[in-house]
Order: sequence, then C-alpha cells, then structure tokens
Amino acid sequence: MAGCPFFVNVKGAALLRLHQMAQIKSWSAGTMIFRQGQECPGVYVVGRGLVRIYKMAPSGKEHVLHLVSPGGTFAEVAAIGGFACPAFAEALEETQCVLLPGGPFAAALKQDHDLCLGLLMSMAGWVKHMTGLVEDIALRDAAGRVARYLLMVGDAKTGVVALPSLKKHLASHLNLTSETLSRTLRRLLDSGALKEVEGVIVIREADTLEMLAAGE
Amino acid sequence: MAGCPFFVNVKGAALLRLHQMAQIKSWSAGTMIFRQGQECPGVYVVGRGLVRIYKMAPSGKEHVLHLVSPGGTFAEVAAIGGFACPAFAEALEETQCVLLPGGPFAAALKQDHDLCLGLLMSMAGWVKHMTGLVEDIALRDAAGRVARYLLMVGDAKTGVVALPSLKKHLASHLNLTSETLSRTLRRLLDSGALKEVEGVIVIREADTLEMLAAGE
DNA sequence: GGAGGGCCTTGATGTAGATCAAGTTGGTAC
DNA sequence: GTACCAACTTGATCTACATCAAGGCCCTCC
Repeated sequence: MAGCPFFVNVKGAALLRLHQMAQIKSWSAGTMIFRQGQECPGVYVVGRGLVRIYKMAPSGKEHVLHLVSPGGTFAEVAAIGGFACPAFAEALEETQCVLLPGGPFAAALKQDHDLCLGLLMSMAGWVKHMTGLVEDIALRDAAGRVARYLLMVGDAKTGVVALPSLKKHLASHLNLTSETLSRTLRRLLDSGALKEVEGVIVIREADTLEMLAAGE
Repeated sequence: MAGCPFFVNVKGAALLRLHQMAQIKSWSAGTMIFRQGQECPGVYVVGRGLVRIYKMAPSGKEHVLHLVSPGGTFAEVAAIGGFACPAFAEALEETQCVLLPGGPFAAALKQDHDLCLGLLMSMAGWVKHMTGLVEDIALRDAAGRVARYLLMVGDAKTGVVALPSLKKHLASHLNLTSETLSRTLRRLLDSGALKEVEGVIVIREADTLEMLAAGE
C-alpha cells in the first residue's frame, strides 16, 4: 500500500515515521469523504477502491478533476499548502485509504529532505497534469478531447481502453455532457477509428485519434 | 530582485549559492524567450518587464496561462520536474530576468532543505491557481469569468482595476475572444456595475459582480 | 500633413455543443 | 414473473459564443 509512486524515495526512519502516523479509513460506495471548503484533514493514499475528486459550481454543475485509483493520493496539495479542501471527494466504490494527518505530516516534511524532494517532483507532475487539462478544455473540441483521453488511458499495444465506472463522470471530466460523449464515441465507432469487442472499447486507428487530438 | 516571494525562506550560504549561479538575461519587447517543447534552461525570475506564458494549439489558437510581472517566476515546474517547456514565453515589454540554470539549481535543491520547502509551498499555490482556472473555464460563463477576474485583480478599497497591457491577452486568458470580452465589459458598464474614469475601469457594485461570478 | 496598421468596438450571421424529450437496456426489489 | 429506476442512446431544438465584416481611434512613419 505504501508501494505508491508518491513515497518511493522515502526510506528507513522516515518511512517508519509515516507508518506510525498513518490511520486506516474506509468508506462504502457512494459516501462523501470530504467537502469543498472543509478544513483539510491530511494526505490520503488510496489502498483499494476508487475516489472521485470534483468541484461544484453554485449553479449545481459539477466538474470532476480527477479519478483516483489505488496507489494514487489526493488532498496533498491542500495539506501541504495549508488551505481548505478545494474540492469534494467521494468514494465511488467500497474504498480503503491511508490517512497521513496534516499536522504530523507537515512536521515530517520539515525534517525529511527526501520526502520533500519526492513530493516536489510529484507536485510538478500535478501542475503538468492540470496544465494539460486547461489546454484540453480551452484549445480542443469535443472530438479532440475524447481522442486525447482514449490515447492517454488506452493500452499502447493492444489498444484496449478501460473506461471509468460511469460514462457521465468521464463526460464531466472532459467538460462534456454525457449525451455529447455518447455521440462522439458513436461517430468514432462508425468511422472505424474505434471498435467494440465484448463491450470493451479498442483503438483501431491510433493515428486518426492523434490527428483529432491535434485538432483535425 | 531576489526579494521575490519565491525565495524568502532561503538564507545564508544557500542564498549565496543561488546568487553565484544566477545569470542576467534581457529581451526587448516582443521577443520570444523560449518555445513550447524546447528543453527547459532553468528557473527564471522576472526583475523588470512583463512576460506572457501561453500554449498554442496546432490550429493556431492560443491560450495565455499566466502573465508574469516583476518578482514572479516562470518555468519552475519544468525545471524541477525535468520535462520540456510546456508552453511559450514571450517578453511583452523590455524585460530583464535572472536565470537559475537547471543543473546547478537541481543540485542546490538536493542539498538545501529550506529552498525545497519554500518551493513546495509555492508549487501548492500554483496547483491551486490552475485549479481555479479549470473551474473558471469549465463552470462559469463569459460574464462570470470576467466578473471573477475583475474582483481578483481589482483594488479591494478603491475598486480600481488595472487591466493588462492588451485586452486581447486578457480575453485569451479567460478563454474568450476579444469581441466577447468587449461586449461583456460594455454590458457591465451599461448596467452600472462598472464605471469608467479617465479610461480606467472602476468597480461600482462589487456584490453584483460576486453574484455573476457565482453563476447568476 | 496624409497613409498605413494595430487595437478596439459594434453589428450580422453561423455553429458546436447544451438542453429537452423520448425510447432502450439492464439490474435490483418484491 | 412485474415494477421500478438509473445509465445510456438517439433525435429535435435552442443558445452562448465564435466568426465574419465594417467602421473608428490612436499610433508611428514618411
């Protein structure tokens, strides 16, 4: 469980300290882990299950920032920066997480240089990811966004794409309605760029998708 | 110049080391500092002038991520994460920067814990900022985005808003065309929420703007 | 001075994708 | 089995914003 990419550089006493502060938490499918604006309890590491991180506008419209699967972390940014949770977190499945409480974690950070460095790297990755998201939403049309997503999560060799639990969550992540996502996938299937095998989507013409992702 | 919020926690020998590696660079207005995809030369700290950081889609459409004024930094993320420049950087005015070259900077980072911590904080701020941007583009309409921007950069007391050099850059930052921005501002002026004094925009009804930013 | 060229504004028109409205399908409850 | 409900699809319509086009203003340059 601590075999997550976030802590690979942490070893020995420092790792032990993390283990000592760690608390195991569990939620059943569909329950809320924390709410937007709430004080941030610490860093979460997902052990089992799936967590959906999303923002909500006053109008009620929501946008999912991130789907976190085992080995991933969430709330690190708020925990490190010391601000309130900037988004909602919801368990989509039966989920188990390790919680590293904010206070002790910050203390560990102050003393352990390797932890700090590792975190810095992964933060850089985060910013890059967010930048990609902005680019995506601002610069690409619906087909381009879907194409880029498929290429990103699809298996490079077999072309098999594992879509997240619910299509409506994927749609929200790509800033589309589920209707538009549905239509876009249909068009890709009809054009032959994608095919469906036993209910699973498989990429057939990666180059077509790349052209779409690049903007026609 | 080193009085920028990025390095406040760095002191003594560590600061000296940074000074030793620093190089001064200058550009005239309108010149390119680096291009998207190019290898990242290091961390830049703006001393004088204004730098525009933007991405470009293959279609030619561009989106400005950030306008960096004196005291601000850019390319930190790529320098730390070790990837290529994710965007373009262009000097909008006669600009002078300090460059901390990637290699020596990474070495300093490995040894100096305070530098590392400080950077971590500012990275957290960056992620938060990007999250705000995503939220903005995904969840708000044109009027909401403009309203939020005005509230963000406007002087809280006087309500005076200093718009960036060119409106078209602001428009691009908010993911609007300059035409739509122009129309939106006109509507806000006509409705009385904003007024114009000697060519400068002043907020008159902050609560109206807040309602718009919150989504009507 | 006049000519040219950005930047901004305002109006007319076009369009991607949202919204609204029916169906399918599949799963769980009884 | 039937009833119900949520996810998904597909079609028809609507709308916010982009795009296209024209004119005005303020530069700099000759």
